[in-house]
Amino acid sequence: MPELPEVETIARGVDARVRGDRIAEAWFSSHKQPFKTAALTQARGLAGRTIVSVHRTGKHIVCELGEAGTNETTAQWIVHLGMTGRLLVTTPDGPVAAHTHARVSLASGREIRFVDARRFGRLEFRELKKMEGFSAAGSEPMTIGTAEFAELFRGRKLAIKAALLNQQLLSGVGNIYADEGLFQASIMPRRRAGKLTREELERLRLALRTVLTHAIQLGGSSVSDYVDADGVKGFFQLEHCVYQRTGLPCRRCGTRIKRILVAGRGTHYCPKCQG
DNA sequence: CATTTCACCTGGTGGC
DNA sequence: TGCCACCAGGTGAAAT
Repeated sequence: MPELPEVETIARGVDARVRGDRIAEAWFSSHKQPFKTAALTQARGLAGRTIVSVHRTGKHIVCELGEAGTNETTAQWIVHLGMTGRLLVTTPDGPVAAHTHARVSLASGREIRFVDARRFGRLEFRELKKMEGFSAAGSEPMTIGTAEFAELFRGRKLAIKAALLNQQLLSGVGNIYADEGLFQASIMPRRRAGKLTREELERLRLALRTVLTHAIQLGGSSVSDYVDADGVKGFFQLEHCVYQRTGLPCRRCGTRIKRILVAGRGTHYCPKCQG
């Protein structure tokens, strides 16, 4: 599943290839599901605009769009990959994959494609006018400080794993990195968020930062069908300590990794290291 | 308000 | 070999 490291990898790849390019025209599929903004509105909004830059906020890829000749952002195209979404930069003559929902052709001859079998992804177009730009609801796990991090969980009764997945609190952490971060911090996923000690919270904050940074360096985790903007897989799945390692020996102590359900999500942990 | 559950989707898997 | 029930999980709406 695309989470912060995967989305960051894709955003960087797309930015490197299309920054400064001009959108010639855009085509969208006729499904209703992946479109937060009506397809026609998006097609009209994108056409003719310049791509100022592409970056990540939480799990969202934000394309800053402007007018020819200026660097000012006048609109944004926001892509959320959901579970199976892919954002690819290709040539227009390549075969069109099944479940392609958007094709954005550029003046350079390149084409941006959004492919999403499950259609859990979201495509949104925003005119900025006097409105402020898009910002994710939760805090950025890569840069959040000690006090602010602790404050997110104070008094909360839900499981820490569930709290980490809540994008209103932290944005960018999904099932993989919640499990990996909790393992790295030696915290049992079912612990009540509000009951964690100051030391445990700080361990968790640093563990998340470490795991996410390492994952970005390796181009993300390719489980299910994640690939970057060039269609290339990441390598962080090879470094996973617990995620999808049910029954395998813990890399730290050899105990078999267990899988339980927390907040309706498959959750992997080491009963000894995180006991 | 906080928290939990469910619907949205399709491809892959395992059982028969 | 083929069929089908079931599972995966990000998110937002509905329920508790």
